[in-house]
Amino acid sequence: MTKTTKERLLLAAVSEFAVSGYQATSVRNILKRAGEKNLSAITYHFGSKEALYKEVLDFMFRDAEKFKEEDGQPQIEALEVKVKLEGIIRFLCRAYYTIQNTLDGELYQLFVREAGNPTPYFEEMVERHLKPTREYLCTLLREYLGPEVPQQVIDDCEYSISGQILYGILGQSIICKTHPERVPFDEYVEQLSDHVVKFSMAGLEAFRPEKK
Amino acid sequence: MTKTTKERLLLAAVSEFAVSGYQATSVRNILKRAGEKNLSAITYHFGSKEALYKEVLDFMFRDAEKFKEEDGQPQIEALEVKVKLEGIIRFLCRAYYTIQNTLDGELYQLFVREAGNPTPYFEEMVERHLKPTREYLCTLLREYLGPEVPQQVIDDCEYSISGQILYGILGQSIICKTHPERVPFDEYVEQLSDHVVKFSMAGLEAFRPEKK
DNA sequence: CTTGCATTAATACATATGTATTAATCAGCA
DNA sequence: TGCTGATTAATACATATGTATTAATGCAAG
Repeated sequence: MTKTTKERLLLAAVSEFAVSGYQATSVRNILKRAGEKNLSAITYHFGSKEALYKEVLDFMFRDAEKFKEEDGQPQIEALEVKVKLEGIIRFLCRAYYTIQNTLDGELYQLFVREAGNPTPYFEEMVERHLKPTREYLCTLLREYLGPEVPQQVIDDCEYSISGQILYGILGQSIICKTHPERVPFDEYVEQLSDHVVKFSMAGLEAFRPEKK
Repeated sequence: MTKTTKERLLLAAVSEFAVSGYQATSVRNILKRAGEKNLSAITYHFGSKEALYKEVLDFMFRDAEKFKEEDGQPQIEALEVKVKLEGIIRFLCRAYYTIQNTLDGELYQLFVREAGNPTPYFEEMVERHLKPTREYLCTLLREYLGPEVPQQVIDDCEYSISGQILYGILGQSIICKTHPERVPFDEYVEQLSDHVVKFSMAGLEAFRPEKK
């Protein structure tokens, strides 16, 4: 079946907002991309440009959460903490890295744009999406490093790990320019994920009170 | 002595562009911030909004290079490679972290904006500023890890280290939201720099062929 | 068929924006 | 003082943008 006008508009909006950001995107461009000649289609179906943007972000959230569920994660409950830690790091790497150059990629592009140029809705994005994973990561780090290390160390290690993971998407534009010879990111996901896991686990060694 | 109109305009432009990005910044806002009522002052002194933006970026480059010279770095030539490596990591952390919430900070804010929303001038920024430090870092990594490790490992380790460093500025908006209780970044520079150095050196241990 | 309602089309409008134009003002100097 | 060139002021203009308005169209139910 063919898509409804509202759906086409939403998809077109995702692309346009992802490419140009909120401000620089004009409703006329969205309409053009959607093949829609009705100039007030956006007002009619969504209310306003801003309301449309909000729906795009909602779409992004739902998409991100769907992604989270279908992949592993739940069944690693019973495992040893080291394996759980490696698992979550690899999981997050894959999640963020694979997502580029797909439809989801456009949504994450939006995320990057929000990070560099936050609109009022960015806070909600962080709250719903980033904060929970950060907290889970910190829990595992606490368990792994033991109760005697200060909280600051936990936070700093979370910074180091999240930094490696998120640099892949926040620094897209930098990496493209400084590594022009690099293979396309999506052919490279597994290898880089492995690397980040290995580097991170080794990095954590410097902060473990005693080795078992 | 008091600043000339052109200087005031440039400074105001730095702020406005840093806060709002290129597109969303209007020349009228720049003029207002500069306390200038002449609507064509920008056309007159710079030619156009775009030419002004280019001058702002040039200003940023000069500023960044000035910063590079005055701080350490040259005299670490003769040292052991491990010390050099630790030195450059700490140097870069300090450079990027201290720079926030200062005049330079606005310039780096601009950098973040460019990273998330590149204009045609971003390439030049990367070429002149990021690529050289990346290459220097890779040289040291090669020296530290030895000639037998594959180039891919060097690149990946550079990614891990740069990721930790740059996340501090590229992820500003995320960090502010996920760590609302965190002390202001500039009171925290030394500690976080130490951490990144420690974490990175430990991470690299996983990739050294043999320990001496 | 036709009536009612959801959608689409066509146009208008108010505003914001970058830039150009032209006139006024000022500083230095003969 | 009077003149010249640089700067500032005041206004105009063309364009782009988000939204509102009003008319046309299609379609399902009665």
